[in-house]
Order: sequence, then C-alpha cells, then structure tokens
Amino acid sequence: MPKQVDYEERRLRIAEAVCALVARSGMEAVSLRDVAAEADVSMGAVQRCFRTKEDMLLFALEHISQRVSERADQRIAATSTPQAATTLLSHTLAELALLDEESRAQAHVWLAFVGHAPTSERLAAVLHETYAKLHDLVVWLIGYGQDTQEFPPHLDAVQEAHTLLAVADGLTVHVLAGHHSPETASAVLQRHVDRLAR
Amino acid sequence: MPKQVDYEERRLRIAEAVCALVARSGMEAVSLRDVAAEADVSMGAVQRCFRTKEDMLLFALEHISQRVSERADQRIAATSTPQAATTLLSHTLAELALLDEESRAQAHVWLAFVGHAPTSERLAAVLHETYAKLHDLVVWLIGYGQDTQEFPPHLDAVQEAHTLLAVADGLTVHVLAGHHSPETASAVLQRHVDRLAR
DNA sequence: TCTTTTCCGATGCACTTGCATCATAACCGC
DNA sequence: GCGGTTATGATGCAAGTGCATCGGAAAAGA
Repeated sequence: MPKQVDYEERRLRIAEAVCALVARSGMEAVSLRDVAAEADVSMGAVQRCFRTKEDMLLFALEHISQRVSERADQRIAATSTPQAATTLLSHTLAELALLDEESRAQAHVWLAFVGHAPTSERLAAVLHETYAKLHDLVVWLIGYGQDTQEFPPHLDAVQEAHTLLAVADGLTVHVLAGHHSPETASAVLQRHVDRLAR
Repeated sequence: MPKQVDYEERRLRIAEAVCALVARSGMEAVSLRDVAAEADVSMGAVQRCFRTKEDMLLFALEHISQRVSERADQRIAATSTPQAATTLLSHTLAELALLDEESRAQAHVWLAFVGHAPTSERLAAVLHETYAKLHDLVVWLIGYGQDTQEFPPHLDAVQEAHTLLAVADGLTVHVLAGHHSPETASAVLQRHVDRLAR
C-alpha cells in the first residue's frame, strides 16, 4: 500500500482556513492560493481534497453549520443540574445567534454564505436543512418549557420558534453591522424569552 | 462651456445596474465591465462616475438604503385615512423586511453589503446610520400606537423597536435563505405585532 | 532494497480583474 | 464655423484567478 493521508483531518483544516479568511477579509479574499497558505498546505493538496472551489466552500459551510448545531445540542445535553427552561432557551439562542466575540468570525462566514444562497442551489439546500434542524430544536425547547410550566401551555410552539429564530438571526446581522454590541443584542434576546414566560 | 452630462442620473443608473447584477448572480459577479454592460454605458463612463469600484458599490448601497427609508416614510405619510397603528406598524416593517418578491433583489444586495461591513469601515458607517434611522422610525410608530391606545402605555418603545427590527431582519435572511416564503414570513411578523397590542 | 501506488507541489495556461492611458468625438460660447 | 473644453470608449497592462498537468517524492509491501 502506498502513501496514505488523513483526508478528513485535512479537509477540516482547510475548512478552518476558509473560515479564518472569510472572517478576516471577506469572502472575495478566499482564493485557492490564500486558503492553501492559511492552512499551511500546498495548493495541490487543496485541489486534491476538493474537486472545485465551490466544493471547498460548501464543505466549509457544512462544517460550521455542524459546529453550531453541535454546540447548541451540547449545551442542552450538558444540563445536568436541572436548569430553568427559560435560561436554557435563551442561552441556546444566544449561542445560535453567534453573539459572543469569538463567534463573530463564524457569524461573518454564515452571513456570507446566506448572501450566496440565492445563487447556489446546493448552498441553499444546506442552509435550508440547517434552519429546519434549528427550528425543531427551538420547538422542542419551548415544549420543554411548557412541560415545566415555565411557559404557558397555550403558546404555539411552532410559531414562537419562528419568531425566536428570526430574532436570533436578526441580532446576528445587527451585531455584525455594528448596530448592536454583543451585550445589548444578548439583552434583547433575553428580554424576548422572558416575555414568553409572561 | 463644453459638453455636459447629468452625472446624477447616470450614477443612479449604474447603481441600479449594480443591484440587478448582485441580485441576479451575487456580489462577486459585479465587475466594472459587467456593470457597464448592464447599465448600457461604456466602461469609461463608469470609471468617470466613480473613482474606484468601492466608491461605486458604496453609492449603490446608499442608494438602496435611501430607497428603503423613503418607501417606509411614504407609507407612513400616505396614511390619509386614519389607519390603525397596528397595521401601519406591521406594514411598514414588512416593507423594511423586503419581503415581497420584487424586493428580493434589494434584500439580496442589502445582505451582501452587510456581509462586507466588517471589512469596510465606510460601508459599516452607512449601515450604522441607516439602522439608527430605522430604529427611530419604529420607536415613533410604537409611540404613535400608544397615543391611539392600541399599544399598552407600559411598553418600552426603544426595546420593542430593537426586537421588531431584529425580527424583520431575521425574516429577511430567512426568506433569502429559503427557510420562509414571503407569505409565512409576513405572517410571523404580523403575529408579533399583534402580540404587542395584546 | 526495490517496486508500486499514492500523493505532492511547482509550473503553465487561459482568462478575468480593476485601473490608467489617450486619441477622438461631442458639445457650447463665440 | 471654430476654438476650447470635456466626455468617451477602445486598448493596454500588471496582477490575480481557478484549474490542469506532470515529474518526482514518499510510503508500504515484496
């Protein structure tokens, strides 16, 4: 058997490089050469990992998409001490909204991809799927809050989830655009969730 | 006096071309040549109107930014028949959220620019200013609703405006990403406004 | 050690980009 | 008309792009 290489690891590494570049200087700054340099591999290696540039970008999106979902799931799973559903919901949403400073890069990447979704069919598909997953998550959280009687039972979980997700994404945009600081955005979110609990 | 040309008109025309291109095939598709072709002028003309490409894009952003604001203002000013503050607010927000199909292009452009805001100082400034203006507008609308006693007086107009703007922008993103149709997005918005009126 | 198979990375290539240049055309006051 | 001024658009140019190519390096089994 000839030389073998851990492609999965390299792909991830390249995806990280893509994110770093997008976050630092926008999406147009992502050229194969730049990515290769950032990931500290040769251009040939990048071309071997991904057939085209679009494939590479798509993989990067799926990567951060997955990371965001995972983080949210973990936060919920890690609730060993029985936490108030209210704070669980607001914290999860804050996570999804990528508000903290270190998520700023991911938010930047995310938005860049959304901006390109109308252009690329495949990209749109990934986004659609991710949003559906997140929506389900939020619906579940609201239901949980209703079980613990923190949220009134007459709430329409599906509708509320739509609104909550919209608020979260809107705040992501606002923070990125400089209209909000992460703190004020977080406060807005918190307030909205508290309101649900009446 | 030599040949004179209506620069303002040409600038607007070019700005429209930029928007059309961005909407059609994303922001990377905007090259000086493409813009010139789309606007049906020569490349030299474009270069005469705008010193650099960045200037051109910035002007295009300011253009649509202004158009959106104007449309919202007009909708309010045109309220000859005394309209319910509730519907006035929700319609205005729907307008701002660029939900209808023909605003899709503008939404696309807007988002593209937001995505580039962290990169460009000047771009961020324009966005910041616009958001501030919109916020003031929504605050005023809520206050108006309180005057007509449609909204409870204890509402914190500033905070509610923040949430409303976030919902609107979030929905813009969701529609663009294919997570919502304009109709469902509009319904979510409507629901949220109705909720304010208790 | 040698062979074989995979991987690497440098180079080439056709193309596009933003911007500069400049001869020419279009215009206005005279 | 005519001179002087300004706008125009074709062309040039260097830099950068994604992708294809390919000789040889590297590793694992013989």
